[in-house]
Amino acid sequence: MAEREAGPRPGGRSARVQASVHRAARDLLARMDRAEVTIPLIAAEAGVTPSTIYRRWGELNELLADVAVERLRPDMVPVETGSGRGDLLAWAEQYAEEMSSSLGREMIRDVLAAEGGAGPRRCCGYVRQQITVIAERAGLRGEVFPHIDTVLDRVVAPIVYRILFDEALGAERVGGLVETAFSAA
Amino acid sequence: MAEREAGPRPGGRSARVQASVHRAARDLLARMDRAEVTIPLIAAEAGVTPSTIYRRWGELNELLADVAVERLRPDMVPVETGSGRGDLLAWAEQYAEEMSSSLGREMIRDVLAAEGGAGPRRCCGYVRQQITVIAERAGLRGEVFPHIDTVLDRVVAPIVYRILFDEALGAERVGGLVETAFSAA
DNA sequence: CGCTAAAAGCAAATTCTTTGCGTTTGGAGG
DNA sequence: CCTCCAAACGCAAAGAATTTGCTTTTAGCG
Repeated sequence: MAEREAGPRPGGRSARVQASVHRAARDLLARMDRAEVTIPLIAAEAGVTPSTIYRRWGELNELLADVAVERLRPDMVPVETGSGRGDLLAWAEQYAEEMSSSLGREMIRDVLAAEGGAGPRRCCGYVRQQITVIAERAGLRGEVFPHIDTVLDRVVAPIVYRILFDEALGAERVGGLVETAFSAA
Repeated sequence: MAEREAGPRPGGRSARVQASVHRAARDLLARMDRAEVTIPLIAAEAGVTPSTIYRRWGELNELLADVAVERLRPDMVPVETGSGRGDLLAWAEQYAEEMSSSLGREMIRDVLAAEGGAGPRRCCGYVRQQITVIAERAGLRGEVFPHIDTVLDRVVAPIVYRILFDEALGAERVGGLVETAFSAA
């Protein structure tokens, strides 16, 4: 098994504070503009003092990145369509849609804005996990399926790059990307 | 011809202030940790008052994004190797190397951290420009060359995605990406 | 049942950010 | 060439956020 996500032992005071701060941050992000959210605000909402947050997270970006990474963690297994190609297509379309929403874009930006590459890498790991599930199911059925890294390069990377730097891709374009991944399988 | 980059008429006081603030920001970023750089510091270095910077840029992120976009603007034409494939390979390798440096990564993050999609889009535009130059040269020689969007999806996106979320790709992997772009031409 | 180390609270000191108002400046029109 | 104007800057005070030293609380452990 892996290490704990963040915050020391589960159930302690520390964990409770972290949970309430996370919840407070999510609530505030939901009901006001991102630029209006400050640490003192979150602290008040969470019922802690600002210095607690400053000491634990250092700055707003770190906290928001922490919250965003948690929200980005997939909460369900990829839908099963009967084929690896269909599974990947369904997953990619949903991923593209979620990430290109304004909430999705903000979360990605928050994750990238934090110091150190831990957050982004965790997100990439989540994606890998999901694709691995799909690939293993396909393997069990005896299908050919592209390597994880091929899927990352050909499907995930273009989706994310366009969201961040250009214009989000529509479902047709995403479908095209999935095809090119399989053409390399 | 296009519009002016930023700041009103060239040569005015406004332009001078912008130039000195940009230079001050670059200097400070070069000699101290990014997290230590503040608006009052930049203002002092540039010889203006902080309020000038606050009024013009609003917050540190916007200013740093502005500076980063400017530094990301290509200052030379892609090297000519004799073939479109060679040109693209040379360009992609250099691009990957520049962007995966710690300075490059910080600039990308700064650009993404600013509000509004103007900065990222401009960066994407710069990339498009460079690739267009290569593509047109190839066209003049009668070569086949992939569409710009194919190059973005297959070459640029993976390079940038890996830098941001995973591990920067080495030169061999970049070469492989260029090959896949041509296999779709 | 105390002890202890880690974490939180509190509050003062510092630093950053915002804002109102007066001054400067570059350019347009007379 | 001169005058006027709007935009941009400087200054300084008010308001927020951040940092920090010290005290208090708390969960886990012997």
